[in-house]
Amino acid sequence: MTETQGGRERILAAAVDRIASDGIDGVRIARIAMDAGVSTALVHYHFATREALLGEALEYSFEHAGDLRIGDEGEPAADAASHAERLTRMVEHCLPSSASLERDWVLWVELWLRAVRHPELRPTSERLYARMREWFAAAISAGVEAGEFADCDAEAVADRALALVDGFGIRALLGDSEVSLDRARREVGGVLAKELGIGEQLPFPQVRA
Amino acid sequence: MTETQGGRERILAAAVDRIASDGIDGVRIARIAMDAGVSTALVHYHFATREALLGEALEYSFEHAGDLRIGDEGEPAADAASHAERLTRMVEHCLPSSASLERDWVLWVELWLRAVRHPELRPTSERLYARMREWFAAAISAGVEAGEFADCDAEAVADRALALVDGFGIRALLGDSEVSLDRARREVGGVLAKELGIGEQLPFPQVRA
DNA sequence: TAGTTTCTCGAACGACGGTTCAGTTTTCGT
DNA sequence: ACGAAAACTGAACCGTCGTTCGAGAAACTA
Repeated sequence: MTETQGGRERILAAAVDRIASDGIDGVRIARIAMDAGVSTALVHYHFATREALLGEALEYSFEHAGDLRIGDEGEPAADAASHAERLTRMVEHCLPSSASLERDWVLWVELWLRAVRHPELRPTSERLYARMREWFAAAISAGVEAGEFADCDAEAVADRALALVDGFGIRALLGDSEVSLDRARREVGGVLAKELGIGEQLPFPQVRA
Repeated sequence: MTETQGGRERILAAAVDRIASDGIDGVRIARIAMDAGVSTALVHYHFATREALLGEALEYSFEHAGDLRIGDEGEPAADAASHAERLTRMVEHCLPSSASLERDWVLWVELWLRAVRHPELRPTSERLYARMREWFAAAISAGVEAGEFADCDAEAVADRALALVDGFGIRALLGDSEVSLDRARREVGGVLAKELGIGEQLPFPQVRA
């Protein structure tokens, strides 16, 4: 499926990687072309302008890759033993807890910044947040209906969880000495556990003392 | 004090404004020079390289302007009637609730993104978070000691508050239709009020039904 | 196989912008 | 007032891209 795609797709993938590593403004199309193993002219054959390429690349990365496809097909948290464990894995998956997730985080912040100045990108970011919210809200509702979680406004709790993930995640991403990845887990997990009435903490394997 | 500063200072101020409006990568020194009313050559007389100028400009904006000097001298929340009201004003001051605060937010996100790739900026962002944390923690501790707030770990609550401010603030900044500025206030205020045992909500004037 | 469309390339064009330089004005200590 | 250091300027330099162009391979149709 995502194998040796010739041309267009290959270029888009290379563009996404370059955006993540060099920044959306630091990207040179010569570099993208080199990464994709094609000429710069070919890039302009497929994409009218640099701006258009970068725009499509951002859409591509958030539509096709990143946090979200997980919620659809892959669903790494589906085989969890409990709703609490499922939620725990979801939180873990939303924090910058691996190299590939850090990459997604960088792209995410890149999108934030660009959307501030380019309003046409705001629907993209809003759609992403909406999906995340639904993903979390569904997991929470399932837990509530199963009697595992206390009754609550699932969507409100989901938004709160996302805000905490963003707020602590960004500091973890920046390597803030006060907010390690583990601290971020504990903070988000602690609030969530209390709101859902399942004790003091979510069952992170890494956090267990 | 900050009046007709000739030269260097003027250039730095212009640079900060340009960074906020055009983005750190979109800044052209010709434009900065024009804004400051000087020649591009003068810019290079004061700053060896573009990179150096932008670096100093970022430091300058976070040291000299922005959220933080407030905590020291100006302290707009000092004359509050209660500790709750003081805290409320502080939260309001940390959300993108005015044009000038939106500008600070953009600079802030710009710093995040740059710090991810330029580790030498991380101490700057860490210092900023540390000051915010102390600012909030002090206000919370004061309220606790006065018997107005419930007993709690002031620093932990402060970090939680900052995370919520970041998480909801960024969505408000992006104009997310699910997270208006008012929603952000209510969410942060609600969590804080509960943690401090002062009812359901902080006394935001705008939020009062 | 001939013709047409799609895809791909190397090379060059042109603009933008950071940087440099040589010289002029201003500031300031004595 | 004068000489030197600091502040400042206009103009040119030059490297780095985005973009364009003309032509060649490959694929697809008839």
